[in-house]
Amino acid sequence: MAEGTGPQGGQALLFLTDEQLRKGIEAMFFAYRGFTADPDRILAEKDYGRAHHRAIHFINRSPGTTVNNLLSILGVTKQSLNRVLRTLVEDGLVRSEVGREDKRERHLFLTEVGMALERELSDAQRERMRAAYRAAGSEAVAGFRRVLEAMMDDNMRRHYEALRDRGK
Amino acid sequence: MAEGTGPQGGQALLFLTDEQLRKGIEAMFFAYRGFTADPDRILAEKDYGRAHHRAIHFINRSPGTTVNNLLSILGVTKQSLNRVLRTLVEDGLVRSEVGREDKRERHLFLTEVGMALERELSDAQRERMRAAYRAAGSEAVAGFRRVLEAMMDDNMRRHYEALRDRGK
DNA sequence: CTTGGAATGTCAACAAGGCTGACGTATTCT
DNA sequence: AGAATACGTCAGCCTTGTTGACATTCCAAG
Repeated sequence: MAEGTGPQGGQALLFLTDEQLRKGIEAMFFAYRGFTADPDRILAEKDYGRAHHRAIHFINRSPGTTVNNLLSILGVTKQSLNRVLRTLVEDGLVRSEVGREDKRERHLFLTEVGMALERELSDAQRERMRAAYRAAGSEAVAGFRRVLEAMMDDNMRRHYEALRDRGK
Repeated sequence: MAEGTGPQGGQALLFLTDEQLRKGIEAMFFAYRGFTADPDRILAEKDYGRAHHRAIHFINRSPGTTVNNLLSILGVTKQSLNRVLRTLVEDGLVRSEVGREDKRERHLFLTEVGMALERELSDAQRERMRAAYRAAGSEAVAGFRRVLEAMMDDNMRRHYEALRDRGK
């Protein structure tokens, strides 16, 4: 509404009408549902939730990460994370190891069982992503990533890029 | 892991390595946080949550929609939606009107107050989206949308497209 | 006109997963 | 020695999802 200025709106080259933006917003909403649907189904069977998935994902991604680092990535309180982490350790999916240099820290690792679940979850999620990528084509994939990266908060982008660098 | 087959992996043209896919997954995760961050801040001040935002968004998008239709879009139970809807009606943001043809149905509309909040929320969200689009460029935008659309469940894509058609 | 089913609302109870606040303990830093 | 850090934990609260049961209203078919 604040922009019905027509083709001379300044961003006309990008077709940035409110309508375009709204479609982008709705696309994010509906797509995110698809994005989480497969893992959610798997998790529900095993009495875990998305919070467990997130912890497992990032521990797998950065084996030996500390609790504090995980907190910062996930953006939740330590009480909230601890509840999840405790069940994962109790169930033998995650191993928590006292730090060598700094014994206050706990370093987190997936056990074999944890890795198996991680694989099951990420296989499902990757399959969805792969299908979407294929359907959209390689140019689309690059654009997809660029827009998402631009949408992140600076703080989150830091974490995202730190993980990137780690990738082979 | 099931794919370390190198450049001859079949999808090599799309660079569909597990690593690429994982980055896409993480990009979705971190970007979605940014996507909801601004509305969340506004909502918190007013003692509403994301559930209220979603209801407001889709009522605004399809004025006069029925409860059942909204349920199907949002994918929650009627009890869950009803709790949210009730507070919105009580607070005078949403008006619920008995159907003319079928008096069992309720048609939902935003009041002036409701529209004001909707505008505040969507302004913030569009601003974020606009910035991301601008930073990424117009080609990226098209790809972004294509990948997201391919990621949706069929059922959700139906709703998404029904909303599209309605757009100006 | 009666009756079945659809659309809606509502009550109750529960769970996951956020949050705050307070406190304890071990360890490290200054 | 004392302050700060990393972590865990207890208690309690909120939102938003769930299931199950039940009432009401209304349409449509018999």
